[in-house]
Amino acid sequence: MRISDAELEVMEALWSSDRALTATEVANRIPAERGWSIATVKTMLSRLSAKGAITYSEEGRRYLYSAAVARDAYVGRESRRFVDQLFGGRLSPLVARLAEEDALDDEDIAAIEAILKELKS
Amino acid sequence: MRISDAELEVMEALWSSDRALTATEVANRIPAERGWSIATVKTMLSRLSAKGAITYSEEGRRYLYSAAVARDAYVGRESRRFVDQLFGGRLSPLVARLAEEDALDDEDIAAIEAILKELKS
DNA sequence: CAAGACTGTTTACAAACGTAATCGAATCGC
DNA sequence: GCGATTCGATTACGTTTGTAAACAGTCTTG
Repeated sequence: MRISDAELEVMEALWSSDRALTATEVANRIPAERGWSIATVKTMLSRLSAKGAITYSEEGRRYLYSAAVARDAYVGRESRRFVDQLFGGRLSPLVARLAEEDALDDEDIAAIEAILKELKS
Repeated sequence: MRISDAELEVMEALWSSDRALTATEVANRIPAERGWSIATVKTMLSRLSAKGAITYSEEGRRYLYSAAVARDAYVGRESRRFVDQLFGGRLSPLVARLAEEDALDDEDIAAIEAILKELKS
């Protein structure tokens, strides 16, 4: 089950909420830069629902939408797919590439080292 | 300039070659699991050419295709986009996520540590 | 009760994608 | 020389994506 870029924006809105949201609430949480009309948000909600990525409960005449897949699970799947596709399943080349692009600051480096240290114990 | 999944397969064929390739040669380098007909490969070559991702030189009545963007450059861009989109531009959460999925083996961990050590110096 | 205001659903439509067949020109084998 | 083969170019066609308008119920409010 694949989630497109535009659909992901809607998922983020749902993931960032601690409760289920109505379509209008979702629309209000979409970054304004997207410049979406409410209709577009509704389309995304329908498609995501058809894909099984979200569910809804009826509250009167409205629906309350919530994510059906956890962000962690989705992000994990996509990460795996990504490193498989471009780095042969190895994370180190990705780290090397981003390091070369100066995409890592000291804080990030320290965080990664901490994770690795934890892993080895 | 975005390269689709299917197109990427063709790019990999070109990147993995030290010289320019004909359409047939590209087709032969596509993993058999894809089960592509030669026609499909030709379509990909046309589209990639239109996108400016590859170039060709005419050799008699045939074309010799080669990548116009380096793999490193492309992969760097996509990596950046990926961590921006799903991890707020930070690499550490990605490492954490893959670590939790046991997607890192000792060798990979050592390689990453080496890269980070190098970075800090 | 009638006129809006809101919902979700259906329909729209162009661009991108995945996969491929067809076509017209060039070339190669005989 | 001429048919078969081989190229790139053109055309095809269903699905997905991005973006949205139209529509049909249901509430609300005057």
